[in-house]
Amino acid sequence: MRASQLLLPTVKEDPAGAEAVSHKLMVRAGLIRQLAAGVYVFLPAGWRVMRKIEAVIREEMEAIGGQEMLYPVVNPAEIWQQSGRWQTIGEELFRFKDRKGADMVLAMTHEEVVTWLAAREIHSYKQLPQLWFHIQTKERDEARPKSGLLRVREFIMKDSYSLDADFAALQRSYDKHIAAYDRIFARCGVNARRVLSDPGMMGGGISHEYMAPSEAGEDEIVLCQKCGYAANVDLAVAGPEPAGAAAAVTGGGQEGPREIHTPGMRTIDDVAAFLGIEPRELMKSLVVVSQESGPLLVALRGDRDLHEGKLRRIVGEFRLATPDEVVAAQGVQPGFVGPVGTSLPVLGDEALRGGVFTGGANRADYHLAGISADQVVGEYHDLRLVRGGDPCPECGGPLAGERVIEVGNIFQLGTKYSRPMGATFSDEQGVERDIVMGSYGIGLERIAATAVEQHHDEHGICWPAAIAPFQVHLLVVRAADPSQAALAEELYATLAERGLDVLFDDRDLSAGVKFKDADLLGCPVQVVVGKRAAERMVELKRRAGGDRRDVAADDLAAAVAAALGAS
RNA sequence: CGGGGUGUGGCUCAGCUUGGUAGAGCGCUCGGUUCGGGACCGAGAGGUCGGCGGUUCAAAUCCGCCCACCCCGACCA
Repeated sequence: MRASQLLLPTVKEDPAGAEAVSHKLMVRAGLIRQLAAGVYVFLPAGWRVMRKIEAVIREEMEAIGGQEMLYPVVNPAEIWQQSGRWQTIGEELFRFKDRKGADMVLAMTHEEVVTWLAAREIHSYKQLPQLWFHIQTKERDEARPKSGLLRVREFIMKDSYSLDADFAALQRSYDKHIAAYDRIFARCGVNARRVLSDPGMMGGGISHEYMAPSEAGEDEIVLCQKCGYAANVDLAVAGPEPAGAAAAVTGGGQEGPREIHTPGMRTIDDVAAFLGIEPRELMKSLVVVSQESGPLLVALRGDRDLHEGKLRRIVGEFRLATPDEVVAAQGVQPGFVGPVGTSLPVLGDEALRGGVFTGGANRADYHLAGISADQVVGEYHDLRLVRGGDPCPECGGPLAGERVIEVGNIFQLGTKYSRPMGATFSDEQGVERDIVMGSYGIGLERIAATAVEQHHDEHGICWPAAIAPFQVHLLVVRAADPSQAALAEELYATLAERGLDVLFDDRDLSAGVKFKDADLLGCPVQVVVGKRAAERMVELKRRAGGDRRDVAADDLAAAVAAALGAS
């Protein structure tokens, strides 16, 4: 490809509002343009990256027996009603009516279509297992698109679906995907690890997410260096607090609580600073309203945050009480709420057990010191969000926290979809049974963006070789110089003959512009035809690391191949 | 959905507080000089100031409503 004929609109300035490095660089390098919030156009070079990622994924899916097909984006509402997701998914699902007034949806994933297909075409155990996949646009009306390609409303996903006769077979399909995913991420140069996840809207049993460490990530995981436990904090179980961790004391615990004047001190930080104690010595009291059981008081140690999912599993749907409701229930404004003397049921986090704390006095401008958790908490549960530094729930070792980008996920769906949608088969005994399913996703733009997040420097992107828009960026310093131009043309032809993807910057521009563009775009190997063209010498530079050396033109193809192998 | 912010040539932004003939840098076009790290000189083109309504002799500027986009939170795989 000749740069003179390629739409590669690089820009000097960061796009307005961009925060994530990958967002800035992908726009600046001329790979993408934003059409609407969370909706992007892929320009030629950007699309080349996507197609290379797609090719890697396709190869690895075929290698484990995947059969590629294509499912429609436009779905009739019926199948989504059958699976139940028409009801359970909220505004994230794009819905519309066709001209006849029939409800339709834009698919955000394809369990429904796959199960519909399976229900029609799979009848016998002899047809199992099946492994189906497709690579297609997905539509999700994200509440808050952000960070360039990291969180969008329209994106391309490889999703595969396994159909098996039983759970043992599902586990085999699952394991095949694990192996394939490890290879896919490795080949794409993305550092990602598999962690336990919360199945969320996909439903079903075991699931894992592939998480790529990055500051730009929106998720957080904890991992144990000692035993390898790794989980999304959405799911992570809190390990037991070390003995005595809760036992900090302010004021005597024996003789009971004692009032302290704390005028206007409403937040944990305010109170701690005012009293000269640590947040962990405080008890945080939240009033929540459960749909089923009404108002409740939830108590946590002052330095801990509530994990809403954990509370939801215990009390069902709930919301934080409004200030008016707090006053109605506790007789005091938020900020001075406490468990002593409350009429509400009190749920306490395990980290409070056995400790003595300072908490709200249920009286404006007063707190109580010396509250014994065991005397006020009705039930203890694991309610806190796990964070780095906590003990591992498996082995007690310290957990490290890490921000990550979710680049893929795998779910053991079981019969969650096959049962309601009637996808069954006859087993060896002629007994009709539900197909056991799994679903497996990988987001292509997330791989692209993550690769940029993980591989860049102050000059631009440093693409992993397998997914770079071009393998080689060939540029002539002076296109107007006949000997330089002639040698560059010759090398362009030679490299292309070797089957290499070459971007040839033949533009008659000042050298600086071309160097800057090449670094921004980030192809793994750069070849510079310059001053020494007459001697048939060129410069070879590896983008990552920046090492450069002179190479004889006749040895270039071999040198490029070697450099690519090392990238 | 709650809170905050922004919308001015293609891009990044200034101008708005205190109303009075719309600016800069980059990019683009033409001419010339340059030519190994986003060159220089000269000459140009290009904007109903997000939209609608209001106040005013006069609105980019003040007021109201709407729209879009960004950030924080909620939500989410």
